[in-house]
Amino acid sequence: MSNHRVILIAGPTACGKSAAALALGERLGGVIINADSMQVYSDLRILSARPNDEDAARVPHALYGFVPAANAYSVGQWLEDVKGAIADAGRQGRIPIITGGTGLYFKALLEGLSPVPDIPDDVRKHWRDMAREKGAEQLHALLSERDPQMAARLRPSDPQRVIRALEVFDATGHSLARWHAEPGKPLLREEQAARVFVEPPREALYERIDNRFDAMLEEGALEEVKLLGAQKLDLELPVMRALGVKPLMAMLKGDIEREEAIARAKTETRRYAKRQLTWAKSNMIAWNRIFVKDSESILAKIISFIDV
RNA sequence: GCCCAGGUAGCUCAGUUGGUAGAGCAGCGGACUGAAAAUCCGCGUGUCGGUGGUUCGAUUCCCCCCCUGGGCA
Repeated sequence: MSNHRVILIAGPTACGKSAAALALGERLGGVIINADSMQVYSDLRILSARPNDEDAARVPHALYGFVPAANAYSVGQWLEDVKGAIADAGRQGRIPIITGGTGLYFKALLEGLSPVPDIPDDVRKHWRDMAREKGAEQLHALLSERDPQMAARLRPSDPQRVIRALEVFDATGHSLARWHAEPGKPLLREEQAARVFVEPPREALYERIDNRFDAMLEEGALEEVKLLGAQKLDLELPVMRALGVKPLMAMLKGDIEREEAIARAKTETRRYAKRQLTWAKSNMIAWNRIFVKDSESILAKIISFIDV
């Protein structure tokens, strides 16, 4: 009864899912596939908590650190890539263990994305520039003229979604609302995937986050950020928004003290973890939740949920 | 031991000429369809150090006690 073709392990940042995936991968002869929007970038190994070479030597890893920092990766590209990665695993006779903290990626995997056409780069750039020039309020006003339906759904204070609505309308001539009304095609059916969500108690999670950031600094996170900064990339690129990048850059510039930078990085990471938990509450309802602290018992629980 | 200053939200503090109190930070709750570690929305969470007194009513005024910081011995 080989029901589960793949294993999905999600959970808030620093919950211990990577260690569990690694142990599971060793035991099952699997391949670990990344479902984290930041661990795809090559330039932030330490700060994104991406698995290191030692981990990769234990179990094959896929979709980690393969995108240059200058690129803006997306859920759509990930869906393409993960499709390939799952197929590769099948050819190698390895069980795909997809793990990461990006809830939207898992949602896309299980529900698909609406078939919105690719938006040309110049169109995307145009609206991003426009957003910077005009400001959020005026941008929303422009959307109201073109696409009242989306304008009504979005707050003027939410530039990211307003930009998306504008670029889609501009490039396709149709409202994003209309595109979204078209269902996506799931890559996996739910019964093909063992789904587990690892959730430590809030307090323990926050402590792990704090400790992990200290460890990242010891490992050389500051140097990593310095190298990233030297690339003089557009500050709006996804990598530049990775947790900890902004405070550490501010510290390197001398704008804030080391202690302040560390405190900010930890705070934004805790908030991110909270958002991940909120997402899971309404988007990962059917997942098997694992409330444990140590990775050994996480592994045992995961195994109990798998049907291989 | 004496003299000052202070004890109010998790932290740093403001305030109430007596009608049970608010800011920042932290935190909590929520939204989420192609840059999602993003972007956005909402919420004070409190024995006002303790006890007694005055008062219709005390966190506020008075007594005593406890704690913290500084000064003098």
